[in-house]
Amino acid sequence: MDRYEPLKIEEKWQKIWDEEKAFKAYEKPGVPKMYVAEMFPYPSGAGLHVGHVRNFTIVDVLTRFYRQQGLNVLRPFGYDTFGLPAENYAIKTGTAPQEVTKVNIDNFRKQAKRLGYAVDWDREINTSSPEYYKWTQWCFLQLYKKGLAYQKESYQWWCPEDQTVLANEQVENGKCWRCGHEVEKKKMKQWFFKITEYADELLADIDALDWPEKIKTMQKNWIGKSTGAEIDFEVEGGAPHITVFTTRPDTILGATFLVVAPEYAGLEALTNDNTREAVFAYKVKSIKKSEIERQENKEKTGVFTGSYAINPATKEKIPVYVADYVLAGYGTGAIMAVPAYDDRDREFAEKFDLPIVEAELIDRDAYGTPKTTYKMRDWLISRQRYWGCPIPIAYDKEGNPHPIPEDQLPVLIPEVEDYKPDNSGRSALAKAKDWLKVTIDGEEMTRETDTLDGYACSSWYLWRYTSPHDSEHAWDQEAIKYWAPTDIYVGADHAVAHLLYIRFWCKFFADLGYLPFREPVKKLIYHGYINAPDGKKMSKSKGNVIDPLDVINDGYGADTLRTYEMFIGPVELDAAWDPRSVGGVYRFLNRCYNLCMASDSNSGSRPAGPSPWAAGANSRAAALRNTPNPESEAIRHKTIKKVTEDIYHQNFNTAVAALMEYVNELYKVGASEEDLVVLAKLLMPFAPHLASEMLEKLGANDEWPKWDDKHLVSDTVEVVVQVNGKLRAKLSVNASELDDEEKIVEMALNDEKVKKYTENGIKKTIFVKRAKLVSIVV
RNA sequence: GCCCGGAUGGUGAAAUUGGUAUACACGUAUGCCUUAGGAGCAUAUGCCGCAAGGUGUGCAGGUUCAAGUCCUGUUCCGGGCACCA
Repeated sequence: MDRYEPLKIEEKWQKIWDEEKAFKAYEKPGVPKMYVAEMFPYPSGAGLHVGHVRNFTIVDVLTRFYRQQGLNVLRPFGYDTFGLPAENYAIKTGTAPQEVTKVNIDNFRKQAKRLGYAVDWDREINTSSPEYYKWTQWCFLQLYKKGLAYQKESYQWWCPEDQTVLANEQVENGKCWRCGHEVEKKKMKQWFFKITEYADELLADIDALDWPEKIKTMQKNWIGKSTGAEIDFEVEGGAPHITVFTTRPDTILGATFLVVAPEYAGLEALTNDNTREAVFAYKVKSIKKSEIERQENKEKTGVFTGSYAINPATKEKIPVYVADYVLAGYGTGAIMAVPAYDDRDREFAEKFDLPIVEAELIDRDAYGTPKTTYKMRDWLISRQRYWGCPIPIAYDKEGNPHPIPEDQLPVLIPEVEDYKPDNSGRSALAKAKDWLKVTIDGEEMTRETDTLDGYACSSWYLWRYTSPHDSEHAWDQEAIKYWAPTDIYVGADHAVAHLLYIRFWCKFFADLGYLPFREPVKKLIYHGYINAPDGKKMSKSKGNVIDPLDVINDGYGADTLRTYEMFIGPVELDAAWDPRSVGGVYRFLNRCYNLCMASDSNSGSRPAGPSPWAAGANSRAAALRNTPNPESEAIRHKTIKKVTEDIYHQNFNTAVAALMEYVNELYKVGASEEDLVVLAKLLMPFAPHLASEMLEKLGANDEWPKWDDKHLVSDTVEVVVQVNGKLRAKLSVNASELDDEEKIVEMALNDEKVKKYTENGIKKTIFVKRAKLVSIVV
């Protein structure tokens, strides 16, 4: 008889699945569909890590589970390939990012196939391929046409060392993530998507989503809706009035001064000859102030502008200050300070010796107009990077932007010698002199050299998967109607950014009539990270990285790796890798294999000698083939129910535990062929290669088994007896007697162990049929 | 500071509406077998105790016949946001 040799079995089945295109998805009108996807990976040079495996395996368990249930399942795979690592590598080595990307994708695909994923490999997408980014550019143009892609001059993080703009997430503790140089703010003209246009709907629709509460809360906080009012304050001396935003217009009688942000547009008009120099110096200093200083030192600073405003409620003259605790990007960039009601204003007032008035509250609408504001800002999408999707815009001689006509898409990324940004503040695209020139409507123009934030590329890929090779449309209307929205989306990152952007684009394209739904993802599974055995984050520098391919090649195989990662703990929690538990899962699969193969009556040469099991279970299992096994029937049905319900609820760890329990039981009572078929079917989502091998041996299909409730109840049941809440006895009772409360209570009271505690009389007895429990109070 | 989570054996963790706390796995111990393997199989394993029994889900209270689960307070840990007026 053969030993369990996972590497051999897995190679065999992977070849079969590949050749048969076993998981190719077609639209089947009338057949219920299921669309599951992971957040597609960035294919790094390091290959798959154990976190990818957890991510992909969750999707695979769901894919196979729903397939086995007869649903038409779409499970695609793709690569998010634009971004800095490939560009950095290009800058360092001179290798084109296109080449690096291709090598990394090939490696990722090869590795993913070694895990046996049930992917429709004909639907692969790659965001940096021209066939794909042509349509990213098309999406940009739709937003542009509707006025939702626009240019604005604003202050951005700038790294003076690398001469480039940085995104917020690329600034770590006030320093450039690449060179570690302190970043500063620089005013630049940049492209934005007007996500704020959808702020209200993005907020309102959160509640109905079947997403983890944690993510929903984070999105709500990110959008940060506040309702209040805008109030105009006239300024003495002819400067334009100042409009403030406040959530507490009822406190206006206590407003004893105004504060504007250093970047406030009308700041200069508020100054006079005496204050201008100090105000300007303060402004420059504030804008330069590093993020570190802002975080560490919240000491209030500010300067008097020289102007006074009139409080419209009190008619009093109040001073106008400039201070960096007021943020330019929120509200109007100006506030009315009410030190009696606001801690920050009080702190400022105390420092600058300004009056603090405990005034009474008034009607909220008395002096202002109701106004809603959001913390969420528009989405800055310009990147001065080479390795990104070119923004399909060109400028005329006056510098006015013009969209590239759709029939001229894609705007291809030009080939250059050096990918590094230069001192011009423009991306390396600017070095492609010929590429820069473009003629639109007979007019010579110059192309935009900024590229799009990578998040734009991933904002619509879930729809591209439904018709990945459509050369006429971003997505096909029939395909999108059948497959989308995504039923289950699985990831471990991007709680606000990506998961908010796809919602924004979904609503936008729904408004244009391109999507028949307004939320892209019905259910979100947000799983935890896998840490190193020492509980710390895995990292190359710490040398504690577990390579999933090593685990496979060590002989454990993909099935063990997959099953272990599902067994490691609750899906939403972080977990620490435990090499010894991997061995435990391997033992479990090995027991499954042996149980199945040992039951074959042709195999008389099982390796074990006269051990209690080998002699007993081997022959017993063989003898029980094709005969109902009343001993295993109850546990079989119980296991089907447990595994089915656990997978529905994403309790993968307890589903695996239930299978282990089942196998342990079969080792005790022997396994019928039916038991083994059910075991193989239930094992399929977790360990598909082994399960396929078992089913082949057993001559069965992989249709998901059903349980029958009538097999879940046994003839005799155990009733527990508590005295004063403490467990004192267990009664074995005929199941039919459970309805006879009187008899069961009598049995409980007559139990020898119980009698010891009831000598002094009984206050009352409680029988709970559902819990099979008698509670006696003495 | 604010908003979310979480705390159960030596370890990772289970536990429908409140109803036998610790399933499953690791580790450990003992034994069996041996084609000698870091394999397989069996039994035991919360803590104290020889036992009867007692005790036990971060801590302190409360509700209840009954609390890991509900309520009040508190400590610690993790995550998110952070001068958003």
